[in-house]
Amino acid sequence: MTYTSALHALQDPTRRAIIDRLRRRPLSVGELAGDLPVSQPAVSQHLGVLRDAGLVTSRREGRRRIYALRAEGLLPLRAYVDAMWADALAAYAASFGADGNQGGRG
Amino acid sequence: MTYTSALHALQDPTRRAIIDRLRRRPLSVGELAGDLPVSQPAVSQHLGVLRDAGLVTSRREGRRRIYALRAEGLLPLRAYVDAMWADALAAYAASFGADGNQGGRG
DNA sequence: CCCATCTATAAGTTATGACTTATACATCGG
DNA sequence: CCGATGTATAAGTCATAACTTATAGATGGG
Repeated sequence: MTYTSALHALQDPTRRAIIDRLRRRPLSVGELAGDLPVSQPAVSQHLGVLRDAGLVTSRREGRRRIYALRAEGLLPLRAYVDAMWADALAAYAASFGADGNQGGRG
Repeated sequence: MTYTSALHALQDPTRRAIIDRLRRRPLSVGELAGDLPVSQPAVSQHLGVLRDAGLVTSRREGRRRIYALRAEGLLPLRAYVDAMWADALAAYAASFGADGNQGGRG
Protein backbone atom coordinates (compact mmCIF):
# COMPACT_ATOMS: atom_id res chain seq x y z
CA MET A 1 0.00 0.00 0.00
CA THR A 2 2.92 2.33 0.71
CA TYR A 3 6.28 2.62 -0.94
CA THR A 4 7.95 1.01 2.05
CA SER A 5 5.91 -2.16 1.73
CA ALA A 6 6.58 -2.17 -2.01
CA LEU A 7 10.32 -1.90 -1.38
CA HIS A 8 10.15 -4.69 1.15
CA ALA A 9 8.13 -6.88 -1.19
CA LEU A 10 10.31 -6.32 -4.25
CA GLN A 11 13.56 -6.82 -2.39
CA ASP A 12 13.19 -10.60 -2.26
CA PRO A 13 14.43 -12.54 -5.32
CA THR A 14 11.69 -15.16 -5.13
CA ARG A 15 9.02 -12.48 -5.02
CA ARG A 16 10.61 -10.76 -8.00
CA ALA A 17 10.56 -14.10 -9.82
CA ILE A 18 6.84 -14.32 -9.09
CA ILE A 19 6.34 -10.75 -10.28
CA ASP A 20 8.31 -11.47 -13.45
CA ARG A 21 6.00 -14.36 -14.31
CA LEU A 22 2.90 -12.31 -13.63
CA ARG A 23 4.17 -9.61 -15.96
CA ARG A 24 3.19 -11.87 -18.87
CA ARG A 25 -0.20 -12.99 -17.62
CA PRO A 26 -2.16 -13.90 -14.49
CA LEU A 27 -1.26 -17.28 -13.02
CA SER A 28 -2.56 -19.65 -10.38
CA VAL A 29 -0.60 -20.50 -7.25
CA GLY A 30 0.08 -23.98 -8.62
CA GLU A 31 1.37 -22.66 -11.92
CA LEU A 32 3.72 -20.33 -10.09
CA ALA A 33 4.91 -22.99 -7.66
CA GLY A 34 5.51 -25.47 -10.50
CA ASP A 35 7.85 -23.02 -12.18
CA LEU A 36 9.82 -21.93 -9.11
CA PRO A 37 12.43 -23.74 -7.00
CA VAL A 38 10.42 -23.36 -3.80
CA SER A 39 7.44 -25.13 -2.30
CA GLN A 40 3.82 -24.16 -2.79
CA PRO A 41 3.44 -22.85 0.77
CA ALA A 42 6.44 -20.61 0.21
CA VAL A 43 4.77 -19.22 -2.90
CA SER A 44 1.55 -18.61 -0.99
CA GLN A 45 3.46 -16.78 1.72
CA HIS A 46 5.20 -14.60 -0.85
CA LEU A 47 1.90 -13.90 -2.58
CA GLY A 48 0.55 -12.76 0.77
CA VAL A 49 3.37 -10.26 1.11
CA LEU A 50 2.86 -9.02 -2.44
CA ARG A 51 -0.86 -8.72 -1.80
CA ASP A 52 -0.32 -6.76 1.43
CA ALA A 53 1.96 -4.45 -0.52
CA GLY A 54 -0.80 -3.90 -3.06
CA LEU A 55 1.28 -5.27 -5.91
CA VAL A 56 -1.02 -8.17 -6.82
CA THR A 57 -4.70 -8.95 -6.77
CA SER A 58 -6.37 -12.35 -6.77
CA ARG A 59 -9.65 -13.89 -7.78
CA ARG A 60 -11.09 -17.34 -7.25
CA GLU A 61 -11.59 -19.53 -10.28
CA GLY A 62 -13.10 -22.79 -9.17
CA ARG A 63 -10.65 -24.45 -6.84
CA ARG A 64 -7.79 -22.32 -8.02
CA ARG A 65 -6.82 -18.77 -7.11
CA ILE A 66 -5.50 -16.59 -9.90
CA TYR A 67 -3.02 -13.85 -9.10
CA ALA A 68 -2.40 -10.84 -11.31
CA LEU A 69 -0.20 -7.78 -11.15
CA ARG A 70 -1.79 -4.62 -9.84
CA ALA A 71 -0.29 -1.65 -11.64
CA GLU A 72 -1.68 0.88 -9.14
CA GLY A 73 0.41 -0.69 -6.44
CA LEU A 74 3.54 0.66 -8.10
CA LEU A 75 2.50 4.30 -7.94
CA PRO A 76 3.68 5.05 -4.39
CA LEU A 77 7.11 3.59 -5.09
CA ARG A 78 7.30 5.43 -8.37
CA ALA A 79 6.42 8.69 -6.69
CA TYR A 80 9.05 8.09 -4.01
CA VAL A 81 11.76 7.41 -6.57
CA ASP A 82 10.76 10.42 -8.65
CA ALA A 83 10.78 12.75 -5.64
CA MET A 84 14.14 11.40 -4.56
CA TRP A 85 15.46 11.93 -8.04
CA ALA A 86 14.30 15.54 -8.05
CA ASP A 87 15.76 16.22 -4.62
CA ALA A 88 19.05 14.61 -5.55
CA LEU A 89 19.35 16.90 -8.56
CA ALA A 90 18.35 19.95 -6.51
CA ALA A 91 20.82 19.15 -3.74
CA TYR A 92 23.53 18.67 -6.32
CA ALA A 93 22.75 22.00 -7.96
CA ALA A 94 22.56 23.73 -4.58
CA SER A 95 25.99 22.42 -3.62
CA PHE A 96 27.38 25.04 -6.01
CA GLY A 97 26.90 28.45 -4.43
CA ALA A 98 25.31 27.62 -1.10
CA ASP A 99 27.00 28.96 2.07
CA GLY A 100 30.26 27.37 1.08
CA ASN A 101 31.82 28.20 -2.25
CA GLN A 102 32.44 24.65 -3.35
CA GLY A 103 33.92 25.50 -6.71
CA GLY A 104 32.68 25.82 -10.23
CA ARG A 105 30.25 23.80 -12.23
CA GLY A 106 31.21 20.62 -14.09
CA MET B 1 24.50 -0.31 -9.64
CA THR B 2 21.50 -2.46 -10.59
CA TYR B 3 17.88 -2.18 -9.61
CA THR B 4 18.22 -5.19 -7.33
CA SER B 5 20.94 -3.55 -5.25
CA ALA B 6 18.89 -0.35 -5.14
CA LEU B 7 15.87 -2.29 -3.87
CA HIS B 8 18.00 -3.99 -1.27
CA ALA B 9 19.55 -0.71 -0.19
CA LEU B 10 16.28 1.20 0.04
CA GLN B 11 14.44 -1.52 1.89
CA ASP B 12 16.14 -0.76 5.20
CA PRO B 13 14.55 2.00 7.34
CA THR B 14 17.87 3.31 8.63
CA ARG B 15 19.25 3.59 5.11
CA ARG B 16 16.11 5.43 4.05
CA ALA B 17 16.61 7.77 7.01
CA ILE B 18 20.12 8.44 5.74
CA ILE B 19 18.81 9.01 2.23
CA ASP B 20 16.13 11.36 3.53
CA ARG B 21 18.78 13.53 5.21
CA LEU B 22 20.95 13.57 2.11
CA ARG B 23 17.99 14.74 0.05
CA ARG B 24 18.44 18.19 1.59
CA ARG B 25 22.20 18.45 1.30
CA PRO B 26 25.44 16.45 1.48
CA LEU B 27 26.47 15.45 5.01
CA SER B 28 29.45 13.95 6.78
CA VAL B 29 29.33 10.57 8.49
CA GLY B 30 29.45 12.27 11.87
CA GLU B 31 26.58 14.59 11.04
CA LEU B 32 24.49 11.64 9.93
CA ALA B 33 25.39 9.52 12.94
CA GLY B 34 24.64 12.39 15.32
CA ASP B 35 21.12 12.63 13.97
CA LEU B 36 20.29 8.93 13.89
CA PRO B 37 19.56 6.44 16.70
CA VAL B 38 22.39 4.11 15.68
CA SER B 39 26.14 4.13 16.16
CA GLN B 40 28.67 5.67 13.80
CA PRO B 41 29.95 2.27 12.59
CA ALA B 42 26.37 1.30 11.74
CA VAL B 43 26.06 4.46 9.66
CA SER B 44 29.34 3.71 7.89
CA GLN B 45 28.14 0.21 7.10
CA HIS B 46 24.89 1.52 5.70
CA LEU B 47 26.74 4.12 3.65
CA GLY B 48 28.82 1.29 2.21
CA VAL B 49 25.68 -0.48 1.09
CA LEU B 50 24.27 2.71 -0.41
CA ARG B 51 27.56 3.35 -2.15
CA ASP B 52 27.70 -0.18 -3.58
CA ALA B 53 24.18 0.34 -4.86
CA GLY B 54 25.32 3.53 -6.60
CA LEU B 55 22.90 5.68 -4.63
CA VAL B 56 25.50 7.89 -2.94
CA THR B 57 28.92 9.27 -3.70
CA SER B 58 31.53 10.54 -1.28
CA ARG B 59 34.45 12.93 -1.24
CA ARG B 60 37.11 13.60 1.34
CA GLU B 61 37.10 16.98 3.01
CA GLY B 62 39.97 17.13 5.46
CA ARG B 63 39.43 14.43 8.02
CA ARG B 64 35.78 14.14 7.19
CA ARG B 65 34.05 12.27 4.39
CA ILE B 66 31.05 13.94 2.81
CA TYR B 67 28.31 11.80 1.34
CA ALA B 68 25.84 13.02 -1.26
CA LEU B 69 22.95 11.50 -3.15
CA ARG B 70 23.72 10.23 -6.62
CA ALA B 71 20.67 10.76 -8.83
CA GLU B 72 21.95 8.46 -11.57
CA GLY B 73 21.82 5.56 -9.19
CA LEU B 74 18.04 5.73 -9.25
CA LEU B 75 17.70 5.22 -12.98
CA PRO B 76 17.86 1.40 -13.03
CA LEU B 77 15.19 1.14 -10.34
CA ARG B 78 13.08 3.71 -12.09
CA ALA B 79 13.35 1.82 -15.38
CA TYR B 80 12.41 -1.43 -13.64
CA VAL B 81 9.33 0.10 -12.04
CA ASP B 82 8.28 1.75 -15.28
CA ALA B 83 8.66 -1.47 -17.29
CA MET B 84 6.73 -3.38 -14.65
CA TRP B 85 4.02 -0.76 -14.75
CA ALA B 86 3.73 -1.06 -18.53
CA ASP B 87 3.64 -4.85 -18.41
CA ALA B 88 1.05 -4.83 -15.67
CA LEU B 89 -1.22 -2.64 -17.76
CA ALA B 90 -0.62 -4.77 -20.86
CA ALA B 91 -1.30 -8.02 -19.00
CA TYR B 92 -4.45 -6.50 -17.59
CA ALA B 93 -5.64 -5.41 -21.01
CA ALA B 94 -4.74 -8.78 -22.52
CA SER B 95 -6.79 -10.58 -19.88
CA PHE B 96 -9.87 -9.38 -21.78
CA GLY B 97 -10.12 -11.39 -24.98
CA ALA B 98 -7.16 -13.75 -24.64
CA ASP B 99 -7.83 -17.49 -24.92
CA GLY B 100 -10.36 -17.41 -22.11
CA ASN B 101 -13.32 -15.06 -22.07
CA GLN B 102 -12.72 -13.75 -18.60
CA GLY B 103 -15.76 -11.55 -18.43
CA GLY B 104 -16.48 -7.89 -18.77
CA ARG B 105 -14.67 -4.86 -17.56
CA GLY B 106 -14.82 -3.78 -13.94
C1' DC C 1 -21.46 -37.59 1.61
C1' DC C 2 -16.73 -38.80 0.37
C1' DC C 3 -12.64 -38.12 -1.98
C1' DA C 4 -9.46 -35.49 -4.88
C1' DT C 5 -7.56 -31.09 -5.92
C1' DC C 6 -5.96 -26.57 -4.79
C1' DT C 7 -4.52 -23.03 -1.61
C1' DA C 8 -3.65 -21.05 3.02
C1' DT C 9 -2.01 -21.42 7.64
C1' DA C 10 0.82 -23.49 11.60
C1' DA C 11 5.04 -24.60 13.66
C1' DG C 12 9.78 -25.14 13.62
C1' DT C 13 14.60 -24.57 11.51
C1' DT C 14 18.18 -21.87 9.65
C1' DA C 15 20.56 -18.26 7.07
C1' DT C 16 20.92 -13.47 6.73
C1' DG C 17 21.83 -8.93 8.06
C1' DA C 18 21.54 -5.00 11.26
C1' DC C 19 23.43 -3.84 15.32
C1' DT C 20 26.98 -3.50 19.05
C1' DT C 21 31.97 -2.64 20.95
C1' DA C 22 36.75 -2.64 19.93
C1' DT C 23 40.20 -1.26 16.97
C1' DA C 24 42.72 -0.05 12.76
C1' DC C 25 43.47 3.60 9.35
C1' DA C 26 43.86 8.42 7.86
C1' DT C 27 44.30 13.39 8.45
C1' DC C 28 45.47 17.71 10.87
C1' DG C 29 47.73 20.53 14.57
C1' DG C 30 51.44 21.31 18.06
C1' DC D 1 56.50 12.32 16.19
C1' DC D 2 52.42 12.30 19.07
C1' DG D 3 47.75 13.04 20.26
C1' DA D 4 43.08 14.28 18.75
C1' DT D 5 39.49 13.85 15.48
C1' DG D 6 36.90 11.41 11.97
C1' DT D 7 35.80 7.24 9.47
C1' DA D 8 36.16 2.31 8.16
C1' DT D 9 36.74 -2.44 9.33
C1' DA D 10 36.63 -6.68 12.52
C1' DA D 11 34.26 -9.82 15.29
C1' DG D 12 30.43 -11.31 17.67
C1' DT D 13 25.27 -11.13 19.12
C1' DC D 14 20.55 -11.31 18.12
C1' DA D 15 16.18 -10.53 15.62
C1' DT D 16 14.02 -11.27 11.38
C1' DA D 17 12.30 -13.66 7.59
C1' DA D 18 12.52 -17.25 4.07
C1' DC D 19 12.18 -21.83 3.90
C1' DT D 20 10.58 -26.60 5.16
C1' DT D 21 6.80 -30.32 6.37
C1' DA D 22 2.33 -31.07 8.17
C1' DT D 23 -2.29 -29.90 8.13
C1' DA D 24 -6.52 -27.19 7.86
C1' DG D 25 -9.96 -25.00 4.78
C1' DA D 26 -12.43 -24.62 0.48
C1' DT D 27 -14.31 -26.19 -3.94
C1' DG D 28 -15.90 -29.62 -7.50
C1' DG D 29 -17.09 -34.37 -9.11
C1' DG D 30 -19.09 -39.14 -8.48
